[in-house]
Amino acid sequence: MPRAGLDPEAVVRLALAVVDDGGPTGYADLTLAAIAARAGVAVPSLYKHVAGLPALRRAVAQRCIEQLADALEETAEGRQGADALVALAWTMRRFAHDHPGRYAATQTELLGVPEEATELQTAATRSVVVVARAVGELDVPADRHVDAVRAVRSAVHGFVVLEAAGGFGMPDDLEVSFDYLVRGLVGALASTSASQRS
Amino acid sequence: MPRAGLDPEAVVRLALAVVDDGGPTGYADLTLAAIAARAGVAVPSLYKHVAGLPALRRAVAQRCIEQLADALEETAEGRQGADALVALAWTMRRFAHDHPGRYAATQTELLGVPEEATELQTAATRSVVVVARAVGELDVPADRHVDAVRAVRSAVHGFVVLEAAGGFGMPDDLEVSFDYLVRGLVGALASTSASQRS
DNA sequence: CAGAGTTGGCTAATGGCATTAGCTTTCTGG
DNA sequence: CCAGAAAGCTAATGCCATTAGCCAACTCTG
Repeated sequence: MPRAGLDPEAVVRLALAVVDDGGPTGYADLTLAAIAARAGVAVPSLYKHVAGLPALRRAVAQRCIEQLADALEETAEGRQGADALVALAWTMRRFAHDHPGRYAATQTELLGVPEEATELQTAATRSVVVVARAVGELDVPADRHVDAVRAVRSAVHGFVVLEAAGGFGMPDDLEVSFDYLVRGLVGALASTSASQRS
Repeated sequence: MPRAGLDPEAVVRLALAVVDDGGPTGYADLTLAAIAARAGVAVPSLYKHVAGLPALRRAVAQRCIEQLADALEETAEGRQGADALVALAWTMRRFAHDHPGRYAATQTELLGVPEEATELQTAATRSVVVVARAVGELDVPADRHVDAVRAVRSAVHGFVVLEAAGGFGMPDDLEVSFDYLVRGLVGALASTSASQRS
């Protein structure tokens, strides 16, 4: 019987395929058995390439986080301030639509033992930095900068998560609602200049 | 050997205890084995009272969704408009802090087969209605009402989720950031009166 | 108060999953 | 060509959910 020619990279790629095929719950349903089946290999064979399911999940999450960061950085390219922020928001939402399983992967796995989660944390930082730069180009006071970045991330992430979870029951157009959210948010940030610290 | 005196209600209550003891991942880690251990009963005995793990999870989620709705309704009592909205946001966050496992339960389980998810959907509607009423007391144009409610839910939920997931790396005070988010949001809604439909 | 029937518990068995151990086969480098 | 590393395999273990079938304990009625 010929060999399958697996290696750690190939296993992660197969795992991503499983995630992609699983829709919004693809990451939650990620299983060594599914990967092995797709690879045409017995389950224990995978242990020659990965340390176990938790480690594999972390590797998959890392890829997804980095892919999202790539998309965000590319979006920010050549844009500034409010313009960039709006575009970033839409990129995030598009990513979640195009790769629901991968988006779910970026959410989970953030907490956990410091030794294991550190690489994920730093990978996630890239996305935050992109948003932070755009926020920095608005006239938000310096001592509000972190708050503003958190506000943007919260609003966009919250919308995307609720949308993915089917949390919006009304039939009204979600594109319009998202546009409203993003516009209102960016507008609110722009007018924080003369704000007071609580 | 005396009987344990279980019934469906008792099983759900034990399940909630397991969820509460499990911290943020308490709901994800909810298991029949854990419930049975806590009840001092063999695992299959639980099937005399519940249809299976998925049904139990749904029942637990329902409780949590209703508990949150209760808290929100109580908060809205005697408050109006922006005031109510701010209070509701803080209640949601407090609920997530006080019962992280239960808050997680309110997130999941929303999608799923229509026949099974319907009761959850309607339970979740109660919370949305409370928010919608408060938004209605602001001077948001009628055709923006749904968008505004979605914005509020997104922002608050997003913040709470990111916070719970450890997604905010900066050491800056989260209370302050949440205050900033909520204030900015409500402010933005209030000034939407003369807005344009995209 | 007795016994029938219902009900709630049990053990045993099955199947899916992850993981470990240990064996065998294939590739590769000298 | 052949020795050893690498990559696959089967077997076994353990945890979980679920189903089947058994038995004991309540309950209710005559």
